[in-house]
Amino acid sequence: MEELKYHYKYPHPAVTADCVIFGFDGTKLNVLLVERGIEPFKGKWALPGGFIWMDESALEGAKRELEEETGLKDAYIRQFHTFSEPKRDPRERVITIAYYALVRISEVKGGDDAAKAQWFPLDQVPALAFDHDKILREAMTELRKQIHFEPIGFELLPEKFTMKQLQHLYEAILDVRFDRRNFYNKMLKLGLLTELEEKIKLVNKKEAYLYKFNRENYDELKQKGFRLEF
Amino acid sequence: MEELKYHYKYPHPAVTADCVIFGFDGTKLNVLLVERGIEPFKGKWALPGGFIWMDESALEGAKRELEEETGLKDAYIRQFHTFSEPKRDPRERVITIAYYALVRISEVKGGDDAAKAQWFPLDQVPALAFDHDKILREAMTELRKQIHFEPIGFELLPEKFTMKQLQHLYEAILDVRFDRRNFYNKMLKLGLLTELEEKIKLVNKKEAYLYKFNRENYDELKQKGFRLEF
DNA sequence: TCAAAAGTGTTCGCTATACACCCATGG
DNA sequence: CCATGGGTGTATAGCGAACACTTTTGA
Repeated sequence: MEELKYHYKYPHPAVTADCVIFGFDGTKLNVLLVERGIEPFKGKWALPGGFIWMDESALEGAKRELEEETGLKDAYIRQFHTFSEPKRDPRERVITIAYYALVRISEVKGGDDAAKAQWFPLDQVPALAFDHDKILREAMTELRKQIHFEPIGFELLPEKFTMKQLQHLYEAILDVRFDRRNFYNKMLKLGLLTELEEKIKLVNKKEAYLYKFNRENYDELKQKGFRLEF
Repeated sequence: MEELKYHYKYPHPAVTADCVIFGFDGTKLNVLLVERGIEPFKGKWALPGGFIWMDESALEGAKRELEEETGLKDAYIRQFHTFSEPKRDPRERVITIAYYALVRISEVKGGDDAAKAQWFPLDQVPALAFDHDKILREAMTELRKQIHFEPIGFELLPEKFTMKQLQHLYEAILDVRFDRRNFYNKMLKLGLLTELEEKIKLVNKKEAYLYKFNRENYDELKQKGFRLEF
């Protein structure tokens, strides 16, 4: 018999912070899932997450989960919705505060966690435990909205990247195609990119300019309130 | 001594659903606040809200609170953020799932609640209990974002309204001024409005057309994905 | 007759979009 | 020399922004 040593006058739900971790493989948007080692849904894939501690905020809990799975401390992370249907966990009532994080796949180390984690392209995600399918769908919707207000894509690319990579990323997130020249022009005019001296030599191709994200310009622009139109 | 009859193996936070209820008085955006009758923060103004029941979702809880304060069952309501700092309530750990609701002030009846409720223009809101100032500010930020994706303003106006009223509402929410002719043209071109036969005679003024919101057109537009630019 | 607000249409500038040719590289 | 992809500029259309005069009404 387990010891039930926390007592309340009224019933309290358990609260978790779960993390939809997005990465970009150069072509497709991927999400990091973990295989559940225990019931319920043992053997099913699920979003990384766990109960929050009583002395940490949900954000801190989500960051803790993120670091456990990826080794990353400072990734972009953002709360997007809280899921509270009474029966969403068969054991007891669990409320989940959901975050999405954007990381560079190349920087992700295997987690401390015993649970095995794996990247899945968004169009090859298996059926997930609990209501995590729904959480993942909602995360994508929010990501697509957010991209109009913040240049979040840069969090998913290496520090230096080509314009083509950036275009592919935006196309993957928004599921559209852009004209190459128009995309180049729009991005350069925005002033969020710094063109580097270096070029990169691509396989069997002409060499391409490298860019990096110009955070100073971004902060300035954000003050004035800007929007990315697509 | 109170009876502590709910027992858990791990500590659980309490969870509330709080509601930022916005109304429009024709000139300014207002928010409905209730005066706290008990400690902590007794006598301070606060957002309506309360603990969620174990058999209802947070949304149901928020709607229940909304109805208690306003008598309204079907208002526009939307979750926008969950607040989880460990010390935000001095009594015990409380996590708050926050919603904002848009209502017509004229349809609001006095609440069932003993607590007295009062409308405050946004620029005359007193210091609030707990971290409710922060919650209110965040609600405004979200409302301003959301207005680009949904014609939420219509929820705040009477069923029939003049173009000038609509303009005043948008100006109040976004805190900008629009050119009257451009605003008229843009709104009419969008196709979200139905012009009515009736006109309304204004005090000491020329009579003005009345419009109502065309929900069929809106649903159609929404399918295709539209954005309101301002 | 005056003040206040409503109705209405045009012009201009900018931005989004569509689109084609040349160059460098490696095989 | 050919295939692949990178780099670059222009022309057009549509939209947003600026803007003025007339009409109605009641005081």
